[in-house]
Amino acid sequence: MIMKPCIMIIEDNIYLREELLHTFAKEGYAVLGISSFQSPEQEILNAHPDLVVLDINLPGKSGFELCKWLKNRCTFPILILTARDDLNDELRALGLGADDYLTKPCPPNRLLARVTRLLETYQKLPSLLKFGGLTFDVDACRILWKTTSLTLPETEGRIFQLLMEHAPDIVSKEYIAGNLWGGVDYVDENILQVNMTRLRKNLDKIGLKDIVRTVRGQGYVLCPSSEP
Amino acid sequence: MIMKPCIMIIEDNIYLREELLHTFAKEGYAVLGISSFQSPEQEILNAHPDLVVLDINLPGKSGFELCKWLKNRCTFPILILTARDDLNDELRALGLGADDYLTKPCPPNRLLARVTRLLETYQKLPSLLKFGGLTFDVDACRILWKTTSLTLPETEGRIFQLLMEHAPDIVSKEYIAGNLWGGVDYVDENILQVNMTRLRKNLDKIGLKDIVRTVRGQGYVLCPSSEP
DNA sequence: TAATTTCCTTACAACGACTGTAAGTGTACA
DNA sequence: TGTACACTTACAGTCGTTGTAAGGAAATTA
Repeated sequence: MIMKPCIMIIEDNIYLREELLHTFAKEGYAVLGISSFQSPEQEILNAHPDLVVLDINLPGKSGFELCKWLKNRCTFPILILTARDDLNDELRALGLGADDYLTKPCPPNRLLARVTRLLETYQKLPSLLKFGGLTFDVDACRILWKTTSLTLPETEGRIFQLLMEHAPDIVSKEYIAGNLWGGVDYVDENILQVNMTRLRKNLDKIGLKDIVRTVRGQGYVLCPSSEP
Repeated sequence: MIMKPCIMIIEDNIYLREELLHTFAKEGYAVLGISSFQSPEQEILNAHPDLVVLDINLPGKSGFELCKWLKNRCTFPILILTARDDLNDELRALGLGADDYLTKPCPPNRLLARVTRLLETYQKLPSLLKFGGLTFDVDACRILWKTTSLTLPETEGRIFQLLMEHAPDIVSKEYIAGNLWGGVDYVDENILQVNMTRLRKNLDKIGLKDIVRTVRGQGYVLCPSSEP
């Protein structure tokens, strides 16, 4: 069965939010509404949506700030939906990386068509993981950092993928081993360490020293030297 | 030196066309205006633009038809720019694969911002070659056809790439050999034939029999059984 | 029809990348 | 100082890729 994409609505007006949720739900999308504006960044990050519909006038951080912050860390499309029918706002939003800019009131058909277009376009993009200034192309097993790049062998790539997906949390050895070698009959505790050495040696090639840290007794964790 | 993207303007009103060309040229883009509406498809195909700005009301084929035709064969973004401020037209255009829909008159800043956004998004897409229902991902050396896909080894991939790039024209053996083995000292006439056999055998795996035809004394050519 | 040119096919071997095994070394912590 | 945990290096097997060699098939021409 094909999982429908998940749309997340960042809008403080509860009536409008519910209306938007309903509009998308009716079309078969999975939907999520922001629940509070305490720390919208974390809430969005944790939700892993496929697309975000974002208002500009929000309590706390503005939509502009949110848009910029998210575009530096995530790979989903952002559609701005706002009452501010102002060319300067639109230019600013697009400049910050927003993928579309629509003004309220907006016919549901129009919104749906734009969202569909964005989802179709983004589906063709390579699946990227972002964290701490690093980008990892899962399909190509390729790390992008600053102006350099590095292609990893399959095994090392899958380990690095797990570290990226769970960063900044610690990933246990058991979890990695289970994920790579079926977990059933643990080939050997050592093989993971060997691949860790290989991964670190490769990362060192492009200047990424000490990115993979060992937490004794617990596992490994990704520790970028500088946030983006 | 970095080559600026090329914008192509498909607009029959010569004054508006010149104005648009000027707008983009001033920003440093390479620009091209459609010269006639005899066979716009061929003119656009030959130009290999990075983005197309397309009007709806055109002599001959409508912008809708053009948009649909192009989206089935090309990979550049299409921005519709029309005087028809009609939601149904917009929905239709987006449904046909258009990437954006703007209405005239449109502030140059707005147009430029939208174009920039589309170019940035499309730059992240894998570089795809399309011909006759086939798609070839150059970076991944991967053929996509209907619901199947096939990853080729480097050498076969480069041969297939040359065939795709020049289709539906014949590609000479000398050209391929020159492109792959430096052309200087022709490793061996035979090695190309060996790789052709391998390529054909691989294509056969996903049901693409007789796609690569031999033209005796001239070279090879791509011959898809059915147009898309 | 026979000869010649052009193209195709198969088998083989060399090479390199990747990966797990084994054995020994280093390091933190009680 | 001892023990558990983690790291490193060398080695060998496997697999995919690629060019070489040799012979066969098909089309063209005399």
